[in-house]
Amino acid sequence: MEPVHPEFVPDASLSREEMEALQRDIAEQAVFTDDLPVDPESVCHTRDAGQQRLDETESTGSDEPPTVVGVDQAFLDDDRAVSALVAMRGGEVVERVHAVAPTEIPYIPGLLSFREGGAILAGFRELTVEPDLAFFDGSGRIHFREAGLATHVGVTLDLPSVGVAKNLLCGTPRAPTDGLVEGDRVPIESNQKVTAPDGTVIGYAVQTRQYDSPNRHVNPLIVSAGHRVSAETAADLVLACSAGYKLPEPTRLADKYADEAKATVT
DNA sequence: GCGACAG
DNA sequence: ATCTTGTCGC
Repeated sequence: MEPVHPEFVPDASLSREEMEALQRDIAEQAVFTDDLPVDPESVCHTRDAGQQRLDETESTGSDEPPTVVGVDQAFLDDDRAVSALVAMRGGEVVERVHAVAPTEIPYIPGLLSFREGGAILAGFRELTVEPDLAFFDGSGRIHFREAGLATHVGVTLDLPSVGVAKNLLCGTPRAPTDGLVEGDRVPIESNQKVTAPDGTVIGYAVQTRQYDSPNRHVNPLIVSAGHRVSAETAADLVLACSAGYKLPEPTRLADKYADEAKATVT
């Protein structure tokens, strides 16, 4: 698929000020409320043949499960990134594509999409299936200007998106995020470093997996809305797509595929 | 000057 | 993100 908003395609040649200005424009276009064709309850559930046939018989139109894409990146060297996309439908992988693109700028907190966005959009250009939702590795609305990687790419493609990060970029957890039980979530509120009004819930710390004994423990994922999804639904979707691992399946498989693709490319 | 930060 | 074997604990 191609960008719906070419003017938002990340341009690494912009000055830092211009990049930040673009992020403010993107945040204005971003929709942080639900506007997606995906039901959190049945997103990643595999349906048996009997159920599939029953559904097709009872409805007039096509009601196949939504297509969810997991996106992740790996690096070949300091100036080339590999983006890996794994598309899933009804709990099964339906397509895997990858693309290589130059990383024109170094990693700068808050400007990640300008470093990795090019490779990601190149990956989407290779994608054949029509995605209904995408999970990105990084933040969405949990960002200084409410335009993290997931929001930037989501708005550019006008694709419902969710940001799944392993660490908190900014914002303040409303309560301690340790010692959570699987399924738990703690709101992340905006503070003075975020453009949103103080106290706005910009995301959630989501415990997708946890050990039961007091020794080892798993840190929660930091989930935020990318585009056309609310913070609550973003958390629901991540939990719904998690299957015994810390990362939701689409992301976990994209992670693995990124390494495979990296080993393949020269 | 202090603080501080996705991948 | 990346460099990387063994190893601690379920």
